[in-house]
Amino acid sequence: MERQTRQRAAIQRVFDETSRPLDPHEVLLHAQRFVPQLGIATVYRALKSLGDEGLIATVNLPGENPRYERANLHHHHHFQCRSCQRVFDLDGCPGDVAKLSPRDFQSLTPPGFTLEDHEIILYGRCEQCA
Amino acid sequence: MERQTRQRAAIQRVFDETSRPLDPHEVLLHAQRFVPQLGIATVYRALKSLGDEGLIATVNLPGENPRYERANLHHHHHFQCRSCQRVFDLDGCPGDVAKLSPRDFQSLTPPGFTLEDHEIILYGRCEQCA
DNA sequence: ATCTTTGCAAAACCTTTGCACTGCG
DNA sequence: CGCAGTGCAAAGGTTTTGCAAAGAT
Repeated sequence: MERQTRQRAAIQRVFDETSRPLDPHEVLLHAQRFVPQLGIATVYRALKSLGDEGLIATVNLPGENPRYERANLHHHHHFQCRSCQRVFDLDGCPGDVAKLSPRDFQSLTPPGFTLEDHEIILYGRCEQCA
Repeated sequence: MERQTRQRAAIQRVFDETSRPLDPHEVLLHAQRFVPQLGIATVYRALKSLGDEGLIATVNLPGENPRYERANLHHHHHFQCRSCQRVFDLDGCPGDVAKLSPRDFQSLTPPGFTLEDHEIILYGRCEQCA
């Protein structure tokens, strides 16, 4: 049902060539190297469709517009540079590393609440901005 | 320089009476019980000003528009209900509870990166939606 | 030939800003 | 009275949508 178009191919190629989460405008700019007349609406539609297919994942950080990255089955979190605002993948989950068990999180939830998931974001300076 | 107006008083009162983070529209609706003709622009300006004065804090969750709550000096994180989308304060930091040290987070940052801070958000179901 | 996808422009949200008016100090 | 604060409406930024034209199968 998903037709193969130059636009979709260009957008997928951008994700294949980039390991860092990108926002829609960045996707547009990179993909326009392959399809110059590409429009932003097509980018948004492709992001939604690629997301539905599980090929890309949404990276939502507090106070930031959504970014997107190639789907990565590993459980991982993100690091945002406070200088350049770029976002980078982390290799693992701090909870895992510290032997955090679900009970450790559960113990914080108010009585009667059910814990299902957690999100962790680290902040600091990336190598280039250090 | 901050003048005492009915509008500001109404907005502050909303925060004094609510423990849960509120978004600007919720603040408007609640404050309009005291000042019916209150406008949304005034809410945004008051939120900024109250934030600058340290009386309220911004609560940014991934993929959500900003919410605001009365400033709380305790280090704490938030819980979002996946059913009603409301946000609740947690009493402590999971990192503290689990004896997570800064080194545990630092060990995850890529070489050359500097870690400055972290954010943790828990997700699940609140008591009413359980 | 059919039916999805695209590009453009308009619309929908959320937030900010310009400006004349209100009202605090 | 002087100026900060307010309300409205317009403007900005991001994302979504309507629609006619282009293009994939």
